Amino acid sequence: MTVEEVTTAPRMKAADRRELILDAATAVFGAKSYVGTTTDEVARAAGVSQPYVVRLFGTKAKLYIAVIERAYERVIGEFRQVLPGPPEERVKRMGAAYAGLLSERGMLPVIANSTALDGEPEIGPVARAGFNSIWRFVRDEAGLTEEQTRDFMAGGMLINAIVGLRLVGAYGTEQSVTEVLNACFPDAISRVRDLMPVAGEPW
Amino acid sequence: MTVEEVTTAPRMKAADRRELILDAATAVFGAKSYVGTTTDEVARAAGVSQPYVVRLFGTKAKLYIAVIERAYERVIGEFRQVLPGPPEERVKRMGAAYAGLLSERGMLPVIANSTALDGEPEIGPVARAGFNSIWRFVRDEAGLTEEQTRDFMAGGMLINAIVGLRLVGAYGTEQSVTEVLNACFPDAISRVRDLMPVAGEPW
DNA sequence: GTCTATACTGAGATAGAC
DNA sequence: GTCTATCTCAGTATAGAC
Repeated sequence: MTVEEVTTAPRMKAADRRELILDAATAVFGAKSYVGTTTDEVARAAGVSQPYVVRLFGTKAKLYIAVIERAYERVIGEFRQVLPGPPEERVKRMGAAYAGLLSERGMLPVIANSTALDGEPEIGPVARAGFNSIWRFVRDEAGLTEEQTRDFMAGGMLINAIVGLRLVGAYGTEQSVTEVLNACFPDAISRVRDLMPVAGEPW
Repeated sequence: MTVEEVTTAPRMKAADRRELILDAATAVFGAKSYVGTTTDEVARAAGVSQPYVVRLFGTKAKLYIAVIERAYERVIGEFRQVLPGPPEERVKRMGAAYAGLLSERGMLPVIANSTALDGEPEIGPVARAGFNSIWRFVRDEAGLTEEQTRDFMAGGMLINAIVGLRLVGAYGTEQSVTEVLNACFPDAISRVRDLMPVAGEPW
């Protein structure tokens, strides 16, 4: 018996489709960076056609901007959830929350890469704003001291680098990675261990 | 009177021309990142034709690899120069050396961005190797403790982010940047102040 | 050693049907 | 709301002259 081929994605409210595409785009941009990613790859990952992606978001740059704005908001959202706890534990718990985002495909890589995208004139300002919003949240709302804030952000940037480079298992850093995570973000390590990618593999 | 137009670059030994192009490529890649840069821009910055750049380096990816390998070597070379001094001052002096590289156009941005380029399959391994070589140098040759090494690298990554985002003058980080540099890399600040770029401007 | 001219390709974007 | 078909252009890479 012949099977009716599914040639078009099922109809869906545009807002839902948008979220679906943003998830897919986060994963693909995270794996291949902004310029290394094609709108077609995003479309296929989301199960829709390439022109439709462009249709919904206008341009590739606008799609990317939507992705990183969402990612930065997501980070702050996670951080905000730990505020109710005891202030002494905030660094620890925010670190764990950040590391926990490793489980969301592309979320951390996208943030890591956005830091290096001032080249694209539309994107630079958005990345700057996102970085600043996190910095200010950590300092002003979570109430860390200036020094704690700096160390926390530095630890985050190191995590980003390790994540961006898929640096687990590389000679000279094997045990360092564990210690890095442990030291930068106490308690994060147990959540991270199974989430870390292998060097060279997309994720 | 008519002037003879200079249409071709003066002859030069290939090795010298290579260095010239690598300098130009470092500046351009640093300003616009790997994928945002065209071989033609590099060529124009170096005062030669686009095909000649390709001719000398084979492909754009190979050119980029040459650029970042040179940059990583440069960093380690700077670090090596401080080894003769007293061990207690190494962190301080290596930090100053790193910050001093801000004066070499594109050098730090290129390193910062390479951290986010695992997407390009040829480049990822090179970036990993470079990062590892610095990590190992700092720990094994400069003799920092595991913890000092991690903090030093984290500080470097934060500097990279600040540099990559051209974050000077942004609200909420204005004084933080100064403190970051001061705290991550004592004594670096005085060398950096005049070298920091302005947000949004290429450099 | 270096250029001009050009072939080739990939990918973002548009038009318009269903 | 979503697709197919297609235009267009930028950008890498090649061929070959000087």
